[in-house]
Amino acid sequence: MLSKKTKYGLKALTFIARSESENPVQVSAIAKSEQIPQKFLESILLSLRKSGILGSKKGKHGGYYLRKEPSEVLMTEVMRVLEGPIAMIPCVSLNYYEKCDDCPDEATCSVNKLMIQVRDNTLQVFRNTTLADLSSK
Amino acid sequence: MLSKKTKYGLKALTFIARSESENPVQVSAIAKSEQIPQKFLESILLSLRKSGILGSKKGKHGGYYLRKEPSEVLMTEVMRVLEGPIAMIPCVSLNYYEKCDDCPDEATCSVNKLMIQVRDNTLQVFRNTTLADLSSK
DNA sequence: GTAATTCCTATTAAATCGATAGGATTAATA
DNA sequence: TATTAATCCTATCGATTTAATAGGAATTAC
Repeated sequence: MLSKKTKYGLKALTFIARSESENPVQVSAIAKSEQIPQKFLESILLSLRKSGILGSKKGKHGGYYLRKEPSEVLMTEVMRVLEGPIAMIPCVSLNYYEKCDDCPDEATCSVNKLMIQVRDNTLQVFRNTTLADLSSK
Repeated sequence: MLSKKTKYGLKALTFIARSESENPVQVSAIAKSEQIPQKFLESILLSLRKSGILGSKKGKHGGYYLRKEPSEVLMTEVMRVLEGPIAMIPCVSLNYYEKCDDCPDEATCSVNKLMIQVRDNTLQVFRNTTLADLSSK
């Protein structure tokens, strides 16, 4: 299942990308428009900022803005920040590889074999989708 | 993340498919070979039997067996039983569709758009992979 | 009738998720 | 400079889910 964090995060990024104003977008505006609990959204946008996808401006008239063009924000990056590793199991993760305790041999492991395929297909989608694709109506 | 239930279930199915004997395979044998807690495995195999993928024989010399040829056991079926819906969010699920409360319009929803692509790609993998593919070493 | 097996239900411990609370910090502006 | 409005940070909580365990009922081979 997609976590609400990821769902909210994607919606928020889309909202920011669609907003054409030069000014940063406030959490309250996103929360209201997208029906997201504001405090929860705060923490999500904070993690997107810490990962470098968003920038922020504090204080009055502050808010969040994209640090790159929407067409340069890849879903691989976004999904890794919001949802974590793209692989469904660590033994097929490119960025967070971990051997399974119980698995004597990955070469003959059926789970490994299947999940590599899922990973590759999902990666292909995320590598070929940018925030610009999501934001275009 | 792939649940342990699914991981164990896939390993067990593979084990059964690889076992060439005519006799049913016992839970204890699978649990021992694959290092899976036996009681947990029991419940997993039970659900695979209830869904029609496995058959079982009770009592002494009983156990589990495949009800179809491995080449006819599609991963779509297996994954739906073990892991649940293939879609990451109900609003893009073919078999378990549900509208999001908060979403006024799926046509312009970025989450919907992205997750349809992920679903389609994952489905393609599962539709084109059978237990025979997993079992071949 | 005994042993070996699946079948069924209930319980539990731990982890994760979604959300909330409360305030510290920073910046614009009147 | 005081006020207001925004992000930033940490902690906590309740609900849900997951992974596993426990105990025994039902069934079958021998």
